[in-house]
Amino acid sequence: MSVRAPLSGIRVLELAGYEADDLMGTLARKAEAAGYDVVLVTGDKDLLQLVSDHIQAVLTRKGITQVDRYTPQAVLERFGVTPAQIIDLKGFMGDPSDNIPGVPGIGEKTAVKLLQQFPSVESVLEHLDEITGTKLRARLAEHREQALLSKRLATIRCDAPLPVDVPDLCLPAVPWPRVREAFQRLGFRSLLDRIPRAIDSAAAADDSTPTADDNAPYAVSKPALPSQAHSMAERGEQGPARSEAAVEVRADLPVERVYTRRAWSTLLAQLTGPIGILPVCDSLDYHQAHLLGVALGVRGRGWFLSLEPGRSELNMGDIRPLLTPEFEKVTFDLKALAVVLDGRGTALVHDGSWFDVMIGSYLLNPSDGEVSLAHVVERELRRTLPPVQPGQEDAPEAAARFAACLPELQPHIAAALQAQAVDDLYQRVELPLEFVLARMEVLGFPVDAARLRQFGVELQTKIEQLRTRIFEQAGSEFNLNSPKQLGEVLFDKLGLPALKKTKTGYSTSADVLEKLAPYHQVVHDILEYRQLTKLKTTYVDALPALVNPRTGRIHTSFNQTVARTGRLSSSEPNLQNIPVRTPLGRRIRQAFIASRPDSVLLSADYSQIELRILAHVTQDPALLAAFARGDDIHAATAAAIFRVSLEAVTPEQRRVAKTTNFGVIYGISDFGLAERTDLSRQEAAQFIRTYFETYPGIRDYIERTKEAARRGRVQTLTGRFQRFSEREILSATPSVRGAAERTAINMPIQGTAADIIKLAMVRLHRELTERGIQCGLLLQVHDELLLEVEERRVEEIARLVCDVMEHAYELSVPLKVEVKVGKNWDEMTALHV
DNA sequence: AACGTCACG
DNA sequence: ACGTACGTGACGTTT
Repeated sequence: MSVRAPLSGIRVLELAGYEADDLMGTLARKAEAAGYDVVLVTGDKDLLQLVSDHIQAVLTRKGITQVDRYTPQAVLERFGVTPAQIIDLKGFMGDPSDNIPGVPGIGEKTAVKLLQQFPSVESVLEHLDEITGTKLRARLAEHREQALLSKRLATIRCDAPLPVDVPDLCLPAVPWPRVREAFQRLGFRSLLDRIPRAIDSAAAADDSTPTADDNAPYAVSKPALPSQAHSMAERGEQGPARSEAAVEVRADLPVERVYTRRAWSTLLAQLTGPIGILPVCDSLDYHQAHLLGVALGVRGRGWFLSLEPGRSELNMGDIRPLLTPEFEKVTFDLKALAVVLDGRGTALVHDGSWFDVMIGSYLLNPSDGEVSLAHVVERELRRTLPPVQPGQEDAPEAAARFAACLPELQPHIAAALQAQAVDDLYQRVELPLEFVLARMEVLGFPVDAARLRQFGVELQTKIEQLRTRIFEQAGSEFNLNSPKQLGEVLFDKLGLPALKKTKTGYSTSADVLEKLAPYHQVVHDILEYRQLTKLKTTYVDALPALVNPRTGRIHTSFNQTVARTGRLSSSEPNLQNIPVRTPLGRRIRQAFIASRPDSVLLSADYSQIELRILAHVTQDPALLAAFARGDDIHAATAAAIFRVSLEAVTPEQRRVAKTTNFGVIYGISDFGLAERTDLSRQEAAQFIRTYFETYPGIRDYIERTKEAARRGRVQTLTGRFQRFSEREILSATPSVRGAAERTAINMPIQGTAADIIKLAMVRLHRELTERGIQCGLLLQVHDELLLEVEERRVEEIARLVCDVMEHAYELSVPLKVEVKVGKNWDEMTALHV
């Protein structure tokens, strides 16, 4: 046991054999018994098991600016179990980050279901015969001990022999003069500034009252009123700060439906200030949806402008005055609004009158993934509204209630964007990009569906031949698509060596099968079968069905708020993973075509953009020099490491250097490099050592970036950032910590590449528009842009695209772009501009 | 719902 | 001693 009291006066408690959780639990229970109301401030969800009428947990969501406060009700709402059942939940579902195994095959949903039926792990195990689902029952029976062990592991001990009592923990007055002196001595200038002046001088001396409030890292406070927060949560009211977890379900906003021109013009004349605006459609799929009307909202009031012919006098022309720069508008998912308005013949333009809460929220919390407006409203305004359900009679009113929240949200988000120094990124890149992406999605990619169908027939024949051959060699028929059944055949029946296991059985992934291929012909056939069925099901069968009958083209959705690094993603269908690496796969690309006899596809891709960014951020002399000379970077790396001239580098040496160069961007390990080359693990380790001696700047960058992550965040050149929780980056579990470190190392590089191509897209769209050229952008595939352009202007446009992309952002090394043109996405020839 | 697998950068 | 390269989306099977 040690108790240290540094200058801050905050006690640090340690006790051998006990985890921090146990000490917090012990103190919380002690304090509760002594009549205190306790607030536990933590990043660790495990602590939720301690929540009671007199113990709340404040969990950090991201960083420390956003927290969730949990009362027993809030735990129940969020997790579907009581605080006491949190340990039972872990008993079933486990916790990989804490090395708690749980029961395989049981995730959150199943665990909650079980615990709603029975109160605890023990109780579930006693009533196994009442569990529906044969497999589930068998799993529980098989892993009963593991479930009980997992529950024990998750249980916080509240009986630590701590030789302190709660009053001992009160904060003494901070000795500010001593703090000031220490900061001065140590040169902590920015910290000096943060000593509040009032406290710094007079107030410090007189205030000797122990203070403890919710801002202290660990705080207890005597209740002014018994269970204030709790009673407020029960009443379901939105109270002051103490009851943040309490929510308010509000459906009482006045919403008026507008059907007549007269009513609309009266309203329009009155509208001032930022106006919340949301589209109301008949479907969730906005490429197919019809716009029924527009929901508008200001603080405390909402409207629905109906555009339904027959019911309403209003048409798109009536809406247009609202879309002019005269009105400041706040929406959530501007691209979706632009797409559905485009469907009614109205193009939105980037004129400075738009604010998108969705994109703002994403820049502030990129790791949250896609969030709904309901989610943001709940988090920022502590308000719960009835959901908008397309097709429901009251969808317009529901949407208007959400629209009315938007003007309230805007200042929150805008201020946070400034505070986090991403307002420029928001204004100059992300917001204008929405208009570009909307155009691209609406335009769609021309696809030759007949060609795909023809290829499908060909594939089907080959697949059937392979099936027959595989079953002959295996001596039995089974479901080839089942990794489980395939594993049994390969490893139990044919006796091949099982090189790797997954958590449910033998691994049959391609890297394993490739190692087994020399043992048995059937393995070759299985690999080929896998390749063919993948191509057929994912592309050849799926894509023709997604051709829009109205346009004859495929309309993907670009997602701007999914990837935590800042990349885009593409879905329904994903057009960013169309095959390219194998000849057979490339036949799918052949079906992506220029739509007219007088047009061609133009592709422009950045050459080695991530390694160029690596050179820039590391400022490594050797790497910078190689790019400055225009060397083949992988050959140059090989030459430096193997100490031979550039010309003497063998293809094998270049291959190893290339793998290492990519590995570095991902946070390389000797194991990983050995796995992907012919090197042994020892050789790989030696190779990596030599690599870092050759490029010492890279080693420094890695250390610097890991340190930044430990301080809470890493960022790209434009200031786009990703946060890291202490829980991951300081985890005592090497694998968890390692994974977080690798993510951190990669993010600034992948993220800067994303920044650069996004910037290029915005500029390109502007340049094309200014020159009166229809923006023919079809796709972005991370380091590549694809356009359909008029053949007679191809050289002009190629020069423009190249110029804009190469100068989108200035680095210490030149950016290089390669341009190709062709009639389809496979057969393209280089164009030198 | 969870998992394994595989397509892309 | 432990696990093993970053970021995505989609499919089929098993539960």
